Amino acid sequence: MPEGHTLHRLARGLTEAFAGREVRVTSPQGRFADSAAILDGGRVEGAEAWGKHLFVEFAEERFVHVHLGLYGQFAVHRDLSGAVDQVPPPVGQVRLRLVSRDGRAYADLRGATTCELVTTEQRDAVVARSGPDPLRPDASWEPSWARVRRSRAPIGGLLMDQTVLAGVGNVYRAELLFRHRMHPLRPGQSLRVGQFRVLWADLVELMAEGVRTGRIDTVRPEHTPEAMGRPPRVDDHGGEVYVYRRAGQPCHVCGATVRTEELLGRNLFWCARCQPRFRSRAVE
DNA sequence: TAGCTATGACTAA
DNA sequence: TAGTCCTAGCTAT
Repeated sequence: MPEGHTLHRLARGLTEAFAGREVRVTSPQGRFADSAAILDGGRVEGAEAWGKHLFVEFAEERFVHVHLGLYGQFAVHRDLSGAVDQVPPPVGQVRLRLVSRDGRAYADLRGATTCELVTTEQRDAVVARSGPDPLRPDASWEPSWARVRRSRAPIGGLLMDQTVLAGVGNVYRAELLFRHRMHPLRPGQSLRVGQFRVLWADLVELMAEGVRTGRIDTVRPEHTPEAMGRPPRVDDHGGEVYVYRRAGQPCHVCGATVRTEELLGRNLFWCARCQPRFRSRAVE
């Protein structure tokens, strides 16, 4: 399930599998059929991610813009022998299928909230609407900070606002705030610049690790299951976390109960003891 | 078979 | 803020 690290990892995988190759483009489900017909037989130049948006570039400045939404997936299969029978028939609702002409790779897109053929201008417009992406090497923390410092909105909401900062989802939000002992409802404008820079730097490191491993692991070495002698986390995304989806369970660090509350339709998770509610500086 | 849930984001009011 | 859309897997009936 997709936060920014998933999309960057995917962009890399698609580039390795298809860049410079001619591909068969189809839409077994039919909902991308017209665009697929336009792209079919064309050459893939590469793929790149900006936040949670993915762009697969074809020759002649044509892009497939993909947003996976809550449960989309883009499965890339590569290093195949090239035998035709290694590419199985599509299963389920496959919106987009790419098969390299040489038969060495294929990829199936399912469940995406967006899959559309766009021009360079349209691609640029999506990027322009997005905040800086911590996973892009040229990203700067300053535009994000300019938004956060002016806002009375809670930092928990600002971190997920893709126009403030691109690529953070619910897991990284919850975990980043825990790691910095920050209450999710703390107003953006109450942060100091130094605090935000530390948050940003940590996010860059955590998400880069996510790209490397394909999972979200946020616990520090001293809090791993091995270090603490506790059972490892068992659930659908595999990583070791402090608070995400652990409501009602004891905090790994202090033992207090992990809390949850809805903010803007999404679940917050935090430890009330490790992340005390912020009070204005006058009474701090 | 129906209902619910989920790491997201859009639109209308 | 509520409603809607995208899909698959799990649980309840």
